[in-house]
Amino acid sequence: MSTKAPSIKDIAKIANVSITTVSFIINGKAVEKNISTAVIKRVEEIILAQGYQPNQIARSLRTGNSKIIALMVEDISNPFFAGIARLIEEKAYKKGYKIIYSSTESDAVRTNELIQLFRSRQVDAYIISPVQGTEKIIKELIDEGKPVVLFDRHLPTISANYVGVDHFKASYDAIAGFIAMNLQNIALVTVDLDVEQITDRHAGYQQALADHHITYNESLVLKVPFKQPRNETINQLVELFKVNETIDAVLFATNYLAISGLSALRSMNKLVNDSFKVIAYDDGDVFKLHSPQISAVEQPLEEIADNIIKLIFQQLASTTEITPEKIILPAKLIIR
Amino acid sequence: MSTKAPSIKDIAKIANVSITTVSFIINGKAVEKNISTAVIKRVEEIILAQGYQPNQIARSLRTGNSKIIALMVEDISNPFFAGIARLIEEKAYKKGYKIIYSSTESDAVRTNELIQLFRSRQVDAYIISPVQGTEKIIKELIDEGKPVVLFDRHLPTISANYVGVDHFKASYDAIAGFIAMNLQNIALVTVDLDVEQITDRHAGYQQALADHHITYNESLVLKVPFKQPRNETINQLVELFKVNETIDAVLFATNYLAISGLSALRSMNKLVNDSFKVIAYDDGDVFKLHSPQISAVEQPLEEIADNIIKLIFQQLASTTEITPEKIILPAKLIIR
DNA sequence: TTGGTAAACTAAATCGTTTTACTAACCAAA
DNA sequence: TTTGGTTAGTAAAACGATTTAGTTTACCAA
Repeated sequence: MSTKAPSIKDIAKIANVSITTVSFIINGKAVEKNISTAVIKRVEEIILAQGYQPNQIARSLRTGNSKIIALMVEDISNPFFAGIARLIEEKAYKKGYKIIYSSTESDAVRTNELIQLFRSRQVDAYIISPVQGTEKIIKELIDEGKPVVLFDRHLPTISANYVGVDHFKASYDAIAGFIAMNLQNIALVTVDLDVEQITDRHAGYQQALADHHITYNESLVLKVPFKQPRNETINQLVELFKVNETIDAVLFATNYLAISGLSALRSMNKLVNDSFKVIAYDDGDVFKLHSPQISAVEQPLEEIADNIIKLIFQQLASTTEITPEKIILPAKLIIR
Repeated sequence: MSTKAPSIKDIAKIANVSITTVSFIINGKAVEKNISTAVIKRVEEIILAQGYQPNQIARSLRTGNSKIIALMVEDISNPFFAGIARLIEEKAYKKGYKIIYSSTESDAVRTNELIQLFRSRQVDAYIISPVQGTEKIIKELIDEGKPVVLFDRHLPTISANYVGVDHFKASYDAIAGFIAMNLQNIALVTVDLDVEQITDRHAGYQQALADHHITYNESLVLKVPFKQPRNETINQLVELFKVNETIDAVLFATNYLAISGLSALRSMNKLVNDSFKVIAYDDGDVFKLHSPQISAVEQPLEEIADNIIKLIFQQLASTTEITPEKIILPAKLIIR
């Protein structure tokens, strides 16, 4: 049983100075506060020798901040979010911040609970891919002066920093691409969530059809229930492709739907080729290594992460309120 | 600018009782401490009305625990770890614990730093996929009485709870499977990390060859540098396959190596078929949807997560020291 | 009447920091 | 001999909880 970690008090006692003095030294205020170099040196040596680390909890209690940033996404095991998480973690770490993350499952109640929890932990800043029904509490965070950056999804009624991707355009371009290849019976497989980045993809699909004088056909749009197990989704997709034999192109609105889609096609022995094209949302190894390779809409992970971090630290640094920025990045259509 | 969150003091004042009383009520000790039901009811109502949430930081400072569990893995964006993270998060959340995670990048210095940091945050428990060079600090954690569960990787010199997979056997079986199919020139693509779960895979490969009287051929074993960019790995693999034309089977020791491998094969127009078989470590959509489908060693994610959480809460609950358990789970060889 | 006990509550110490508002010593200038 | 300005430090309050060790009142039995 090792001895407990030393506290600032222990250091002060050993150095025969006051706690205050030690605190000034730890926080680099020694010179400004007229502590003699001799004392500084002595204390620093003792700190090193004792392996003293200031207790962050006590610090947080006193200062009101925690050096923790919360990251809230739908599902951390989704490669898109896991990738973002990794990049953000990396950048935050360099500035002395830790990330505490949570999967919201796109559930407003759960998200509310989580934010309450983070709040009671004095979390310094929030990076959120939000769901509808969380507007109130997010507004409260902003009012409290906490830095908040929304990403991926956007809450129209909230004026907050936002980093997103132009899904309408990405989806529009994908469909326009299909049409240019002379494909006419284009299906959209999407999810039944009422969140902006999903509805935008739908809207882009519709607009592209309209602009090219193709009638919108409701039966070619499949809205998969969000929490449905994968097997059932695959069955639904098989059904869709069987019933609508004329389908010659499909846009999948999320990466996991595309994966279900490819599974469905495989089970039907239906090939992806020039008379049956597929575009997936969010690129990934699955699509690159598929035979034939699958075209995809690629979101710029690194840029998204960069901008999020930039906005967070911008807010963390400034005391005055800053007018929220909305950064919309272009997605990249990768035709394979 | 909303008013600040109410503190226990505010609640006490409004209810016209002492802080102590409020504290007892919050912590469910009211009955035990003989607080009258009338007071309990009144205080609870005020708490609700004020939206009071106890400050976790203050709580942590006083009680010495934080309701936070640290999860340290090599890279959170690796699907294996992201999957584990998700499952653990879910289970921990149900018990009122949050997860704070970090990617160690298999770097001992960084891991040490991170543990120091977590320690100063009074993190309650640690789930670690460790690297060599972290034995000392992990031992310290254990001595301090902090629950620690190692997983994925194991530190032979440390007696700690461990949840792992029998990589030796998985690898052995994979190779034995190849041999049973009459494949003889079997390559191993692995990573140059000196961690147990990687060296075990190598050992399993060697043993299987030996048991079947196939001479171990050094030139068929490629050890890819850990932090090497993917492109270079692909080049190395192309080289390997070109130089050793007789190779008729490959075991990839990690999921990302398998992905590089498939990319390499694709770039060479070399097909996976009966005279060139591939097995990947860690199953994933990429392998399921590849044409032809790729065989894989599947680690039982859910079981791993279950056992980790079980061990953590077992330790969190008991005050007395418990003798560490080592749980080795079997991997599943999925032949496709 | 006394004393013991149970019921209902509370004052104050404590956790480990940061920070504000001092003090004490010294020296130079008026 | 004051006055005032540095220099080098420190005492104590505060952050918001938990918890120990009480206190007070009421009630009841002997």
